[in-house]
Amino acid sequence: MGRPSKFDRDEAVDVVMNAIWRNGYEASSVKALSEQLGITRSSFYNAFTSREALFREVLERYCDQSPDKALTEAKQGIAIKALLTRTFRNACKARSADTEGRGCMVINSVSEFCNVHDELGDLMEGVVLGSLGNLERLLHRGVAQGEIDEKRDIHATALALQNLLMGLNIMCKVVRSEAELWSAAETTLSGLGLLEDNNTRQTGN
Amino acid sequence: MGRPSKFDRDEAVDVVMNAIWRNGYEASSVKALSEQLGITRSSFYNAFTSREALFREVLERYCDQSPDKALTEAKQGIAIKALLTRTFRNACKARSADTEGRGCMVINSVSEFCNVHDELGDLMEGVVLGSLGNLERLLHRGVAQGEIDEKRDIHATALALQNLLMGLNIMCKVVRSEAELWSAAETTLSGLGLLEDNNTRQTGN
DNA sequence: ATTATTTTATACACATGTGGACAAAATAAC
DNA sequence: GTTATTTTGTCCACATGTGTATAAAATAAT
Repeated sequence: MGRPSKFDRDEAVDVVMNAIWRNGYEASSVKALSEQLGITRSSFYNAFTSREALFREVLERYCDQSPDKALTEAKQGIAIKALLTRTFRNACKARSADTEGRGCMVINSVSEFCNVHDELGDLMEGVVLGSLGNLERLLHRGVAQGEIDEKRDIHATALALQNLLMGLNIMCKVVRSEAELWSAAETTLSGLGLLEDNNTRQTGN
Repeated sequence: MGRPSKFDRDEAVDVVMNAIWRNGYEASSVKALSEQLGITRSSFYNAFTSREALFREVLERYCDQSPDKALTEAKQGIAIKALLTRTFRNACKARSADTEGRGCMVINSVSEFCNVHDELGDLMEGVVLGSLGNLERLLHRGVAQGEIDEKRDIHATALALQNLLMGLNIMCKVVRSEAELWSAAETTLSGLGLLEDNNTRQTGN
């Protein structure tokens, strides 16, 4: 019931996600976003309450299609090194495939918000710490599965991996070739003894 | 000759650097910056021509005090691994010492400008590619000095190091402890065989 | 057909932001 | 003391941006 909406709310979230991904949050004013959506600010506020509320929705949408989503959905018993290798490989592919070179929306937002914007800063911090905690959990599983040396410092390794991921997600704005991006990731992963090479299967634990 | 300036131009560049470092470029309007400086926009434009021109000046000032400046000023014959280890160590120290957690102004600006803003995007891209090229040159020197294995893929290693540096400079906005930051860097450097450990001097080339 | 509901449209009252024009003030040199 | 020079201060004419209030339009249910 009620007057039918002029626009598709779901599509709108996608449009806004792509706009913020490219231009950042503050650069995406309610006025500009509304104009892009072909609606009035009145309809915008009615549908999304506030820009900040919409951003939270956009962030969830973004995370749902992020290349590193695979890391949080890893099934029990899966080979960890192979998962890491595959995921970083896909991240390099996805970042370089973006013709607009927008990088990662999470990283862009961390840069924009952390230690600057109260609520959204904490939100982004939570996303990063969540990813870091997840990496640590995965590595522990790797140890339990006998895939990773139990003497290894898991927290330090998780930090190194999180750093690798964040590095790729900002470096990709400048280094646009998939080969070079992967070259950086492969070299680092290999150094960490976490690369699952398809050709030379090395069981160096 | 002429009417004396109300403010210290040099100090002003510092104030603006710190403002942009924290809040970003677009968030630092000419109006806001002028008010912070206690001058009118009129004086602002008179002294700095434009916000963009001032940003270029600010960027130079920033690079002059950046923790990785040591990498571009390395004297001939210096030990490369030790230089890298020391510089990354200092970067971790500097980033965690910033009570405001602003991260790195270059990285923040890469995130804000690259592939979005024509002129400033290219400017930031140049800074990153310059750093990458410099790392590659340093590694070549390391090979020439017999410090680094000549069979090593230097371009890939330089990319991995640049990625490590950029990762630290964004991760530091969330991971605020020096120990954890260094833990990520140390683990990665060690994996790359580029860590110069003070205690266990390992000549693994 | 009336009613309740929801969305849309328009207007208000601001605050912020831009860049330039022009006059006034403060100095150095003559 | 006049002149040339440079910086300030003020005003203009806009464009962009915010959030809210209020009315109008379009539907579903009764």
